Amino acid sequence: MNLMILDGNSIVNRAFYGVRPLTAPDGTPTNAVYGFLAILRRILDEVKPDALCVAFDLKDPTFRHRAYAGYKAQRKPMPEDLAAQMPVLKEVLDAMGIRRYELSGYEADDIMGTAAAVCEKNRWSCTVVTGDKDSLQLISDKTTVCNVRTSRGQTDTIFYTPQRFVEEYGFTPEKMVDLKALMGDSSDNIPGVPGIGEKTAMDLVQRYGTVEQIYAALPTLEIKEGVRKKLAEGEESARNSFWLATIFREVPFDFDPAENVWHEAYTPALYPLLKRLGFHKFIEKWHVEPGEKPDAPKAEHTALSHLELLSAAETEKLIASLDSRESVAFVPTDGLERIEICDGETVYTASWAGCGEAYNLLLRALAGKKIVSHHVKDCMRLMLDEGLSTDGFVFDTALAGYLIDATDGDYSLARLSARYLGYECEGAEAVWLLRKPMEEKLNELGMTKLYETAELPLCRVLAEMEQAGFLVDRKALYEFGESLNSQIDALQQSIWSHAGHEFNINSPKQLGEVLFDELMLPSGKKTKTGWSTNADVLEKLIGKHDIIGDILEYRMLTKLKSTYAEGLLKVIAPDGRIHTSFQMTVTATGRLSSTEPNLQNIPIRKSLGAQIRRMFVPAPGNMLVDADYSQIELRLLAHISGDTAMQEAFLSGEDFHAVTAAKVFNLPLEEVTPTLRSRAKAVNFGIVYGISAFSLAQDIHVRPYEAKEYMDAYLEKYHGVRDYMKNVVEQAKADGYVTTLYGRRRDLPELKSSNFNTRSFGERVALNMPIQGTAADIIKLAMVNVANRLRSEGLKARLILQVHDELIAECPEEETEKVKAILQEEMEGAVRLSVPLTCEAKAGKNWAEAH
DNA sequence: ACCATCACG
DNA sequence: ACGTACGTGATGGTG
Repeated sequence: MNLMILDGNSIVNRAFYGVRPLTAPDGTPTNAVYGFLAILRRILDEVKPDALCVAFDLKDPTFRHRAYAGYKAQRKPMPEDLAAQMPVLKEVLDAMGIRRYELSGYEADDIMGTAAAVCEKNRWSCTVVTGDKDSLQLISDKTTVCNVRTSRGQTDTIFYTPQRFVEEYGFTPEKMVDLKALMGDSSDNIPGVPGIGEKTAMDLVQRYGTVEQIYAALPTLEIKEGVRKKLAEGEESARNSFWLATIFREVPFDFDPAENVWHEAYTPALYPLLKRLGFHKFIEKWHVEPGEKPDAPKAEHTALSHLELLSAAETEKLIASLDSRESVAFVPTDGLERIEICDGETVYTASWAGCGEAYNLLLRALAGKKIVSHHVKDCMRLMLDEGLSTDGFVFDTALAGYLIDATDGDYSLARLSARYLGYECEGAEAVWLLRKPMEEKLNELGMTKLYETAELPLCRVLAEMEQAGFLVDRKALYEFGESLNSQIDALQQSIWSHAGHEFNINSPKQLGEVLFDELMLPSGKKTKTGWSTNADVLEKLIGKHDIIGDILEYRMLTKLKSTYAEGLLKVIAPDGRIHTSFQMTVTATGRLSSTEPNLQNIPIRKSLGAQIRRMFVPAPGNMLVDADYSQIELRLLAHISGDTAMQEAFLSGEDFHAVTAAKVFNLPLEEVTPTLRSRAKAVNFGIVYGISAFSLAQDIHVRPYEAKEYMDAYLEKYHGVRDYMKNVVEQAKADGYVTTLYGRRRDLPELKSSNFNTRSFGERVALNMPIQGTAADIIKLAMVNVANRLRSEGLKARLILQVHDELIAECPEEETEKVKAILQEEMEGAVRLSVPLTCEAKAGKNWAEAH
């Protein structure tokens, strides 16, 4: 029999910091409870225990406080948002029928230690689940400790058996107390030995064992004299710390594992409780049944009646009644095969099958209304295909959801309704009901203008771009792909003969084995699930073995063949054109993305790959016009940071990277070599991403200290950038989010994380998002303006592609000059910055030529 | 479904 | 001491 006991406080803490802010429909925070339940579910599935309980700390002082005044004296108070969730969590556990243990005077660790001891006596095995390392001392043959970590919503579990622990730490689990006695634990206010850190403490315990043993042999230990001195001076602290760190395993309470036997049978209280919290996912996944109580919220909103239109007469009646309606909610399914309409009173379902000829009339009548919908761009695409007007769309629930929280990723109506209405509903009804609360939220967050001037108008522009598509020279693309075959075959043979046998070169696993196990190539770097074989690693091995060059070339050619030649051929539509889909609700920064196929990553950097762009062509008699912003992100950095030196560099009209090199390397502009310029360029880009000296060094192949000198010199010369970097991170920490110039927003819960890496990531994002996001805002505005200009000037030209800082239009040859001018004017004129925002437009008979 | 890799800005 | 650049999507391999 197995008992699982959870450390309630530490798990809830992990959950709180690891799960992004989340609220119940009534607005109270729920992320910690949600995360706790997600972790519990995960562990239950892995362990499948017979019995289950949770231990909690109380606020009261414990026996440790009474004995040792400094203990947790300055313990940080629990954040308010977390404290508020503790009673809710306990309520949920009670409703699930899971026992809780909390005892005045003892910590959760002591309760768990005692429970584990009882289990061992009663021939039960025990799994202790916790978010911190304190309980590792409890590991034994019968007791496993499961360490839970969360980052970015992902939960990881490590199950420590004695063997696993020894592998990782190099000593047996009971010596965990000795380790902590030496190194201390700031979060628990265990002082340890002053001056001894984790590394030294690990080494001491590994080599000499317990605190007792270390002090018994102190004069003879083979350690640095400084360490010996620190140990001698800190002996009393070490002994006090040992006592504080020891889990007390004889807590006086009656614990019987058999009383905690648990099945997944819930009390009737659970359903309404999960409903109140908005945890629909758990209700579904855990098959929680409503019990006797009817579901109040569901009942409340059934005020809208539903009607399926099954005749032309009914349809015509609806069309007539629409006259008196100003706006309607509209949700198509299956293309335009079936639609749902909500006028605020009734939800209508209509289809070709049910309405007959009147269906067309209905669609036309709808097109004249103000329409609220979900994923408006996609609706417009359907309407354009039917030759219907797209002028009516006034609100998009998905787009609103995205602007409100760009990192959520789920903008389904089920999710949005749960979040903004407090219950789940679907279709046109959900869209109708969501409009008001979402409009209010957008307004509250200051994004109404961005929504109305950029995002919503862009829907039409993108729908037309998707519909237009990009013409491809199918024959040339096919031949290009075929032309790669012989070389790929030759490389495959060569690689196999170098290896001495055949293997799948496309398998990183097999390739890694060949290179690093069989051919014994040096410094097989980086491992996670095996050897790393990426281009960075391989490039360092060039010259060590002829196989390396072959592999790099093989990789390049097979990429071109599979992703670009074959991949693109598969998606050429009957009209000979490729119609990508632009995603408006995907990226965290406000950029678009492109799928099926992705036309935003067509090769250009290497000459062979760039050939692909020759196959993207205008229709006969037409031209391609390509315009791209020059260094828009760095110009935005200059503008947003207010750095005058950087602004002057752009105003001077000189080569910005060269000017930067001159500053960083303290040279006259004329003496900047191409190498220095490219290094400065790397620093420029690195700064925008919040790079470290280490990574810059990797990128430009210099030593880290040298990279650090470059960065220091850079921030010295551009000290406004240094101030900006500091301020933007501070502000983000205070606010919990960052914004672009136009108010687009990204929440940054990572900045609150106790995990160094997570927090550092948050800091880099805080630096980067305002810049990348503002650039995205600007090109979106430019696209709307370009499309308006092309239309108002009566041109046949149309936009066909956007690649983040680049717009591509196709136009009749005679419009070329006009279109070039319009693109340049509208792109440059989309915003006035403190530096010029320049844009270069070129025309050509294929994409490579126009760029 | 997830990882590793590589294509782009 | 940590672990090491922001944002994407498609592909092939693997379990």
